[in-house]
Amino acid sequence: MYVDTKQRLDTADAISDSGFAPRTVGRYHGTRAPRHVDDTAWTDYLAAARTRIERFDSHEVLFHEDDTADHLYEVASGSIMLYRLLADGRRQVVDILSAGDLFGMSVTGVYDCSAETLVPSDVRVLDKREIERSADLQNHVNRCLMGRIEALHSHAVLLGRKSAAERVASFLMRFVPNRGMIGCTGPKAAGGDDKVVVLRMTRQEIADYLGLTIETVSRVLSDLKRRGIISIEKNDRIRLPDVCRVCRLTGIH
Amino acid sequence: MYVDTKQRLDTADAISDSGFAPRTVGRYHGTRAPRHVDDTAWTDYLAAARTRIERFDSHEVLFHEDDTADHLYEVASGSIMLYRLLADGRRQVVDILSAGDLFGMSVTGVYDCSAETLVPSDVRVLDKREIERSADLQNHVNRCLMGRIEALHSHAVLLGRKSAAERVASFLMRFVPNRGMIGCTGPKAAGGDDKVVVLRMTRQEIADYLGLTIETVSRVLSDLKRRGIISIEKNDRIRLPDVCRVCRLTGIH
DNA sequence: CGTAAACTTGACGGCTCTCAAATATGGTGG
DNA sequence: CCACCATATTTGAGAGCCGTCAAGTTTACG
Repeated sequence: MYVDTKQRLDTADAISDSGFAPRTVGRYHGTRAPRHVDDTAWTDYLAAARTRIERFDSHEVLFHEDDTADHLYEVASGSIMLYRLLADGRRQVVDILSAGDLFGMSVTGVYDCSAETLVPSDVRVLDKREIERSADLQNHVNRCLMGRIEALHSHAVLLGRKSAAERVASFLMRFVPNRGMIGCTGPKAAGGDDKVVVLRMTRQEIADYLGLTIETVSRVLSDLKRRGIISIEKNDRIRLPDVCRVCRLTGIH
Repeated sequence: MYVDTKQRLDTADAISDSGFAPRTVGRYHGTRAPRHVDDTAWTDYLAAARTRIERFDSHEVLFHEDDTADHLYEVASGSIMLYRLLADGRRQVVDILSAGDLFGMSVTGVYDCSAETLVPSDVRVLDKREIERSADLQNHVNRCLMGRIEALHSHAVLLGRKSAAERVASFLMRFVPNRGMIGCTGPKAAGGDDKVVVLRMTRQEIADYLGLTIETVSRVLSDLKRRGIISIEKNDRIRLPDVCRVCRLTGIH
């Protein structure tokens, strides 16, 4: 029988190499080296609290799994991935956050996953005790948490029940607002139904998010290209000439 | 090639049959038929709000995906599963809740998944507007939501990166408190390290939770039995003669 | 222009799914 | 209490999707 399956690295080496993150060694440009930016431009809900904004480069780690959780974060711009690692190096990206999303909440006092920027990002940082002071802020946090839960439910369906092709199609649809979900506007009556999506993620990150390997992600994309469903303008710029067609491949309908 | 993969039902029939829930037809003893029980015995946090407790039988549906979300629920006793369905009948159980857990929160105003009892359960029901009234209650809701998010993160790792054997082992460890997670007490010094777990779920429900098929779940359990790692006393009563041994199969260590 | 990293492609194997049948379990009525 | 039936579970055989390993090829960047 085979002992530990899926997406593991050539264990001992890579682990001792960087301490984590299989096959991604070298993309970690040092951790926690933000430049202080400013204290203005607060959002509505966070206006009452004392906050600061920190700017991070691409692929910087904000915190690691098991670090003590003393801060709460809000994505001001850019995008952040949350991931967990198994002891043998398998990685699962559990969530991808964009502007307005909160993260860093913890019941245990310790972060349950690591947070890393996918692109240069501005992140608002506040002390976690701040939220207890304002009812409005608590309410806002609440709504954000519910939103994350719904996203995680969708992701569980994707990981548990969708084929590789369906996962990739669902992933592409993430970048098309108001399509493929409730309240889908459908293809615009006049004109075509095409859309260019910019992934801003490596194949490894996509694979780790979708519970696949980079080879499978690559093969599915090549297949979609061959069938004329997408065209790859740049590695992370993908044109969907017919959004509806992609949507029908997600497994949702 | 096979068209739509994984865990689908013999489509047209079963769908038109009950409207949902593949292979589970007949376990739905009618929906929304709770008996009113009492209004006392409130928990600390919900004491301030006007609530009622409803009692449900095993496998009753509390609400369906897409129902308008006007209530908030708390499990008082028993256990509830939340699941989503794909159009072709594939089901994914996204969460399993027990006493103290909240559910039914929604940002969209519509439930994002269905809720069904696994065993006879008491459920506290409150109007969702109630939570906005009390800061303490909001804080409590917050903590519950964070707990769900951490559980969903774990589940994403399981669904995305674990083998069938690891999933089943992880599932069994759910029923052993304070083991296999942070703060694991380890095997008690004196005496053995055995434990009897009562699943109170069908193989289909376990499979739909773990992102597997019923047959795979069964095969893994048979294999664990053959290797002496578990013994099956009844279909849903499983003895773990060596908890640590099961824990080492979860893929976490 | 040269090197390293990222990505693609191919060959192959295996874990898990599908389909099918046998066995066990649980509830019901005689 | 026991035969009988429907349902749940187990087991078997075979297939296929996707992972692994190992090249190529392209891209990125100094």
